[in-house]
Amino acid sequence: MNRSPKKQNEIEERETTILDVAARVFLSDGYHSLNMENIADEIGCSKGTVYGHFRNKEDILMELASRGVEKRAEMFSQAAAFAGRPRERMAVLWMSIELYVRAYPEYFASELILRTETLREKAAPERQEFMRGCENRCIQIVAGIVRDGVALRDLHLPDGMSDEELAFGVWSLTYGAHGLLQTGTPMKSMGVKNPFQSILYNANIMLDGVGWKPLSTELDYQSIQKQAAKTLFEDEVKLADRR
Amino acid sequence: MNRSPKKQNEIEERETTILDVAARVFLSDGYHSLNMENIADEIGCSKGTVYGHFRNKEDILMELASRGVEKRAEMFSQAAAFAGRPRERMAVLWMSIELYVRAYPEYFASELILRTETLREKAAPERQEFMRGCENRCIQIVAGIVRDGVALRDLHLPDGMSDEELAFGVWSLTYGAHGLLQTGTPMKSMGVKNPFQSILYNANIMLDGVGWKPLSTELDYQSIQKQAAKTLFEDEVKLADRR
DNA sequence: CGCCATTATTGACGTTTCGTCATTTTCAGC
DNA sequence: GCTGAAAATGACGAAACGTCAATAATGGCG
Repeated sequence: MNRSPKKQNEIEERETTILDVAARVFLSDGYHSLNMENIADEIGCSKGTVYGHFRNKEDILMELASRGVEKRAEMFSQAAAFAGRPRERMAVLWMSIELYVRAYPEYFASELILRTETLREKAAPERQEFMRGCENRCIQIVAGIVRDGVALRDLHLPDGMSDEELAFGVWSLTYGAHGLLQTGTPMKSMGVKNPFQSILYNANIMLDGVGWKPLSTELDYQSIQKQAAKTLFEDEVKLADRR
Repeated sequence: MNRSPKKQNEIEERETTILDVAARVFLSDGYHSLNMENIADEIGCSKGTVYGHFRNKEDILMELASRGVEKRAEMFSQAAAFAGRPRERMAVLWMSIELYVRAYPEYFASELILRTETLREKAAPERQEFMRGCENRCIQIVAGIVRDGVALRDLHLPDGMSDEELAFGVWSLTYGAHGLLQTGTPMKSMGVKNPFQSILYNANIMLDGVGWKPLSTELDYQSIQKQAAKTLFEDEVKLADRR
């Protein structure tokens, strides 16, 4: 006996429902409020059925995080394909991170909590593997833009520094900043009035630091970013504004 | 009847013991293996006694994190007091972060997991408050160095950017990088062969980006850092090497 | 249709951890 | 030794975990 397409579909749909419910609960009530039994109750099936889809809550979070990183990889690709010089493409990519974090906070929160390795390793190995792949893809896209910039002689890397290493720095800056923001750290009281703005400024500073032309003094990256947001990431802009 | 000094002492000692045990368990076996009952067993007292000291495991982690941030604030102070120009002091401060992360991984791991707000808020409010204070102190020290640099005209902040905003960027870069490293993300396979080195390079790039003199091309910050490590942070260097 | 074989679903169960609190123990001071 | 305050204990109920034998649903087939 085979699984009918109808049944197949039902199962896939349920998986989506589980993830939706989990995302909502996790975002609003946090890690400890997220549990398999509640999810089951809420979608009207039994605990065992939920366990049929995911081995535990970390596994659910890993799936959410994976979808997030996948989505981000997609946004990165679009940003990297922006018509313009490498540094402009990098600027657009930065902006895409902000949009990602604001449009999909449940994904980003999942990513963040899974930074803790002992939580991460509870998820199914395949899911861990998949996640790593997506993360890799993201950093490779960033490194690719750096490579293009170097090839066009728009920037020179310091001696002994690779494309990936600069990409690592760029990534650390934005990731760290958004991570710090995510938590209740009261940036504003610390003198950072507009954190998102601040991140973009700092990112520009960083690229000016390797002399990546056109420098931030020579080109208005902010308006390029605004423009690109509208054309490339209409959906995310809407989502981000709604949150 | 009053508490005798002897008893007082015993209680304080036990608090330390609890933290030691918790730090060890958390670092080696992770969040879920850390629980009040095991701690009690291991130090030979009852669960209730442990609960007398901390309201739950997040509270213990918060205390560990606080001690960490306190320690870091102390290291930052020393770095900031280094005899040299502001940018040299900043370079020393950076190195101190690396030493901190490597010498006290249990503290840093506690900090990281408490980035998740719903975990953080389970700790006692006083502890949360204390932690915030320490974090604030750290960023203020960084901002102070920026301020000195500006005052000496070693750098000019871009229009509309405050000391704290640059400090936020600097902090994000290093924090994000160390956070990414902490997890199993295989940086090496991504082309980042020496991550710690890489962080320092990127940090230099960032300060070059605001034209902070002397530029990294004009002064060998790495040897200043090495030198300072030996004189200012002897203990941490030893600890870091042992890990 | 009715039966079978297979797959999906269920929820009771044993286990673990949580956090509380009534009870017992300890001990300084008299 | 007695006493009363402070400290320590561990039994307890609640909650979540993850499993698995039993039950239900379903598609294929005569």
